Amino acid sequence: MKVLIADDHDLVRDTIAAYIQTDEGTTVSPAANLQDAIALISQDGPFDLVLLDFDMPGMNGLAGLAKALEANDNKPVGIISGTASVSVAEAALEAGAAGFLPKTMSAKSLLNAVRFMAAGETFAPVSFMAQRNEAEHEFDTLLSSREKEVLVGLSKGQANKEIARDLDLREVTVKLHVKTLSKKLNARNRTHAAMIAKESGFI
Amino acid sequence: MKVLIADDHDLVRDTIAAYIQTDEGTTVSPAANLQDAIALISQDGPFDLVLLDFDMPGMNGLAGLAKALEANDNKPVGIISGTASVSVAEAALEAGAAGFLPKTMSAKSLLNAVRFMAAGETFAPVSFMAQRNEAEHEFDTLLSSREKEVLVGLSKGQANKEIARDLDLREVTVKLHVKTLSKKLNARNRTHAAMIAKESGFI
DNA sequence: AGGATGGCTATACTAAAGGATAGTTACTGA
DNA sequence: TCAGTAACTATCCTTTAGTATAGCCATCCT
Repeated sequence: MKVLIADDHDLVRDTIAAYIQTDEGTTVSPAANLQDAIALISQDGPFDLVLLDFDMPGMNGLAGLAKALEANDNKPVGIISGTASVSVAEAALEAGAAGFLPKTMSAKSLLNAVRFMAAGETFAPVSFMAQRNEAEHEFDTLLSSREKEVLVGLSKGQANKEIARDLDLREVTVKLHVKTLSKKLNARNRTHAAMIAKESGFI
Repeated sequence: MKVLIADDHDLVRDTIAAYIQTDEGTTVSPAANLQDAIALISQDGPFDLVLLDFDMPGMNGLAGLAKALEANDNKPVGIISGTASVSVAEAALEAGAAGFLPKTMSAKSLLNAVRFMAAGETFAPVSFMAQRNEAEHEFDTLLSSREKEVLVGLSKGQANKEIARDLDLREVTVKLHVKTLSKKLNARNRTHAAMIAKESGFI
């Protein structure tokens, strides 16, 4: 099995490469940036799996992924990242990535993930993807605590009056919160605000 | 590595067992129902991985999963199914399953998935879990085509007037559709209906 | 032909949402 | 202590949503 790994951090790249190479019959080619990776792909033909660091020179977000996919004859190309968020991972998979590997994953899992992707499956660690529930709520800073409580009520389809009762407020106050919260979220009304909250994984 | 596979279909169980056994150092114990599986687990100590058929006698939905997890000392227990839906798979993972294997997956992927789960990772085929986007829209039959168009507008936070303009209808007609569609979805109002549509993956 | 059905429209009404302005309380930081 | 700010409330008003009832028209079914 032929694998290419591209990462600008030498230590990271070489240790991962060595580890993957412990799998019998697997050869790993290293590259330090996207240009080198593309060149290697063109030269040594399509790889069974190409792994790209998301934060590497030349990547330009997911633009590099598309280039690599094209160069590799649409064979599996996966993304590695130590910093990227869940939404980036989702976007990568949407854009045709064979998988997404956070650098926090265990070495043993990495080996399995590599086999997986090389076999044509799509891989993403469920535990990582499930983070959407806790993390990444810019909402947490953007909205006040009251506004967030009201937003939860909105998402349940509650009327202002009901929300007011639940939070022990007057109805007008809830209206005010709905108005300001909608403004902050660039929502045109309560329904839109609820949808934005849902889409962002806040709910 | 010790694996237990429990499935009431003999052919399925035995072929899968044989295939997994081709992996060196792996022994597979078969069981035909949940009771036998639990007995085997108690007798032969915890397994590195237990695979349970979702539709097998004794399972009672996800109740069997909890029993098996307890018996196996909380070591990995995965669910196999040929019929279960994405929502069942999600519920299983939520309930602590080590993974979800649709019977439509390839044998090679199965082997990787087994290694994965035995290593303590959580597994679910992304391609299967992503089905929610196309399938499972009971909405398609439940709602009329007009109602679905209106529902899309709702999800964008549009006012009845705007929806009416876009669909070249009168505002009252849109109101009617919103009302009937909300009734069909058991939604209490437009916001709730939009949220239900979003949650069900309709949007 | 008759009847059921689905989609559309009209009128009329009540309830709720949305918006503006102004004022109270309480807490925080210079 | 004073200014600023966040959360809350009040009053007033306009717009929109939601409900009900009734009628029109085309289609599909038997």
